[in-house]
Amino acid sequence: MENTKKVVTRFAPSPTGNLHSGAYRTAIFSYLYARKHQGTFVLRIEDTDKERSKKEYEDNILESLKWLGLEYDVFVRQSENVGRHQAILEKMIEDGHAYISKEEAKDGSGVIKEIVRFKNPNIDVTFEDEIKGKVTMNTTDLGDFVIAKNIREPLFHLAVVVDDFDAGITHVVRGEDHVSNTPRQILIQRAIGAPTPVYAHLPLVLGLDKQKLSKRKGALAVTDYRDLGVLPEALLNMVAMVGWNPGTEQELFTKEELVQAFDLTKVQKSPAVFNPEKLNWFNREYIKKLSSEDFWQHALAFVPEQYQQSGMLMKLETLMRDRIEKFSDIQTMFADGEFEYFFADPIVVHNQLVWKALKEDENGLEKTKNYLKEVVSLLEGVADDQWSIENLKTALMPYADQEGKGNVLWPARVALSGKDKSPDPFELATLLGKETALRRLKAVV
RNA sequence: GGCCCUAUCGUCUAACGGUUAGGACGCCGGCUUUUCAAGCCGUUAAUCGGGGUUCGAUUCCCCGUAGGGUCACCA
Repeated sequence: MENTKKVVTRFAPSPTGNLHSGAYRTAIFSYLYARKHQGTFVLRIEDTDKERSKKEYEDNILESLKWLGLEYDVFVRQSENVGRHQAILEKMIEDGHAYISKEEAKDGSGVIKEIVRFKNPNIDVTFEDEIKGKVTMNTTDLGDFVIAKNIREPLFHLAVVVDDFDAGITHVVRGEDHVSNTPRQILIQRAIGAPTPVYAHLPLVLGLDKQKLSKRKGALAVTDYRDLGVLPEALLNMVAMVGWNPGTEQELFTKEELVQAFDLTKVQKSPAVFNPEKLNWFNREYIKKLSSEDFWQHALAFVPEQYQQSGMLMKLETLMRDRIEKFSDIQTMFADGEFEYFFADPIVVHNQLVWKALKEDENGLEKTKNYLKEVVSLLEGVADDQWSIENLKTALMPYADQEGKGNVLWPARVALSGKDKSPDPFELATLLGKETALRRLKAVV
């Protein structure tokens, strides 16, 4: 009976900040589990804290889930259920499971309020956790904990239990920080006749400093990664592998493959450090797979406006693909002048032209000039329609081998780029075109 | 401090009690017909400590130690 029940999971963030830290990992695991079992994935915005909840954060959560590809089947705001909460509260009071307590407000204002407390039976509560195994806690020191600010304003524990009950949640996947909340929620379930769902408490995600990720520590929101030019499939893949692994050596997973492979019981029990380097690696892997069209769709936003229409830009695709780990790197590279020489002739410093082996030679500059002259004449011999990397190599390499590759190739490359570091001269000359390449070479000579 | 959880390379991790403790990222080195990037190959690197149980513990038990979570009229 229990086994045949349809799986319903939920992700229940409070809209008090952007979706970040380990929170989206919880969303991912909840989602994967639901999909894996052909179940339902519920998104519930827990907005009962009116002071801290903000619409913009709710928007950010929605945006983030959409970007990651975590589509939900049911959407609900907790605030819509206050009627239900109140009804349950009244029933609990009637049944003696809760009572109204007149107490002075904790804010020191001296106001007497009618808060609702749960009548704690003070017993041991044991629950089975999919990840942690059996957990037992004594609830005595919890006292008669507060479950509502007043009959109309339910608090977290009451709201969660009632909403999970009403939504038919079968599996509660949430962060480890909720483990100690579980016994009191089970107590409430028993009081209102709700079944206890299966729990799966995920170990925390830590930063490089081994501390819990937090906004203050610079933990990035999902939308921050998006804005940095990280691909959603890369983030999804990366985060899914933090604290979980399929037990095989496969690392690259599509969302569908993750759904197939996912298994709560293989989730790690100990906290895991989120390693940004590994995310970069994932992102590079996914950038490699992008079609040319998709590549530019992501890349263009990071190209300075004056170059966006340039015919040269499109030729730089492979170069960029090999050199970036996230798309915003393109912006940085332009800012650092790493692509400038593709769009304008560089200023070449003569000393820079001399290969290191000739630096000590007093005739080094003169020799280099002669090498370049020969390069020019060899390249002029390559027909316009034969101007390709392969043909340029064929034309130049015998001479370079004869005179010393560095002696010839280094100055040729510097003449074309004006840089100590750049792609090789064959690739450069090909990208620049015969006319531009020869113009630059001659200018230097 | 009480309660709860955890402990394998720097990081993410694999290993039905028997493996030269495996893989990945990073680092480092080499090769890729000049530099850089990419690519390929390779090296370095771990079972927290102490007791048990066992013919044999990374694996099971206990104690320490360390780390984390939580103890709201937040969620």
